[in-house]
Amino acid sequence: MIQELKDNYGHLFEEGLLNEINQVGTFKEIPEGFKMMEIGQYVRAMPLLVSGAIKILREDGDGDELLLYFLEKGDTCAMTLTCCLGQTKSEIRAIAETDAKLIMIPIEKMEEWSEKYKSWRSFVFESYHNRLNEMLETIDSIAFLKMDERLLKYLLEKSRISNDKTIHNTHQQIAYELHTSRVVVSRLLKKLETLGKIELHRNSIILKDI
Amino acid sequence: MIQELKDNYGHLFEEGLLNEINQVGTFKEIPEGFKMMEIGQYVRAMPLLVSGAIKILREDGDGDELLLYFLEKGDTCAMTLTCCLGQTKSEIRAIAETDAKLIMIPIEKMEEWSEKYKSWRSFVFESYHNRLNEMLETIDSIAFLKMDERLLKYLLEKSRISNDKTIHNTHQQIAYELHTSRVVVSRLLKKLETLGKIELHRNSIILKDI
DNA sequence: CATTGGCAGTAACATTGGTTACAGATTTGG
DNA sequence: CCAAATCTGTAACCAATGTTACTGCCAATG
Repeated sequence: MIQELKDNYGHLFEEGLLNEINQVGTFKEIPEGFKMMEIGQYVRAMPLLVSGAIKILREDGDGDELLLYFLEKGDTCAMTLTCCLGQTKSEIRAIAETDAKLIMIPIEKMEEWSEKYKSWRSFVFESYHNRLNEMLETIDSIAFLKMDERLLKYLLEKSRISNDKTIHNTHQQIAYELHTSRVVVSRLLKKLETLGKIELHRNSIILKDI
Repeated sequence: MIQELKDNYGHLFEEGLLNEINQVGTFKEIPEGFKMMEIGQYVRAMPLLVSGAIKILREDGDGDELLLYFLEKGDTCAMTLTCCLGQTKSEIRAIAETDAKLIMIPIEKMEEWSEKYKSWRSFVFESYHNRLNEMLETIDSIAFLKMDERLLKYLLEKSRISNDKTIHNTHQQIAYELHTSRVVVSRLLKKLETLGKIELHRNSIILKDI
């Protein structure tokens, strides 16, 4: 494990902390689609993402979903942080967007390291900061953008995350994550294709000219 | 100052920390409508709210506003926290919703107290936690509710914050904060009045039967 | 290779919310 | 007290999005 830890967090954490993480952290590999966290569930450990991407989703009472943001390498789940500390239930769902590797930290260490290591405090604060900004981004999108702009933004983000010009998704899946209907997504995608921005295939969309 | 500090934070912070706050914090009273923070501005101090309410607003490039949430007594501004630590610009606007009193903490103390006082760490983490949850609430409203439900929720929140069944606002102001148009607000308010939920007057709305 | 199920395209329609325009009421300021 | 500004109500219309329904296409499977 020490190698992936060094590669991703070596520049962030001091030596002592890296050693502690190495000792108490457990390495974990999860496959694409794996549900890491469900709404209402309690959290027992804090994940440090070393590779891959995790999507964070919100759901209302009627089962309507909405994609909030993605976590990437070097990120941790701020929601989990607060859940750990407050012993509250998760407000969100987390699903592996790609295959991913992580290091799980037992929650008892959270408080201990916060006192002991400045770099840990900085990391935690920084994580919160990033997550709040991601949430603002999300709010901007929902509140200020039209569905076609949101869709395009979504496709670009998806492509960036997976480092692939081709997005492997059905229209229905996209509709869930944007909280709209399949028909609307099909309609707007067709318009984007007409504009030459994308190419549509069964189960996949290729980004062009962007 | 010591009295308002004790009343609001006495149960949260240990004695030593309270003393330090008392020494380095400066007391401040601000009137309703006072703009405490503008988008793009740098942050020099961290506010602890001891009375009143602050509204936090987001704006897009075209000047369209959106109310994110309110801060109340005992709260602090998590956005400010991250700005202090990261030395980044504010992403939001903060305006006093009512007359308010606060204690301003110089940002240098942030890191120092985070190391020294467990209760300070807890407070900061808790603040982040609360703010993330407020943001989730906001996202839920925008994403999952129709405008009439959002409007009603807004009125209730507004009433709760000011502890007053009467909301002193024009339809135009409400429209700004919900990011819609005056005509739409008037239309929906009229519907709510017909349903017997509110009573409309010039410059004010009275909540009934809720 | 025939059947089944999932996926995408499209039309027709309904609903929500945004826009424009104007009128009447009330307040404010000179 | 009069003129101007502000606030609200309302109608008519438009644009964006959501819904229903049906079609053909493709892929997997026995």
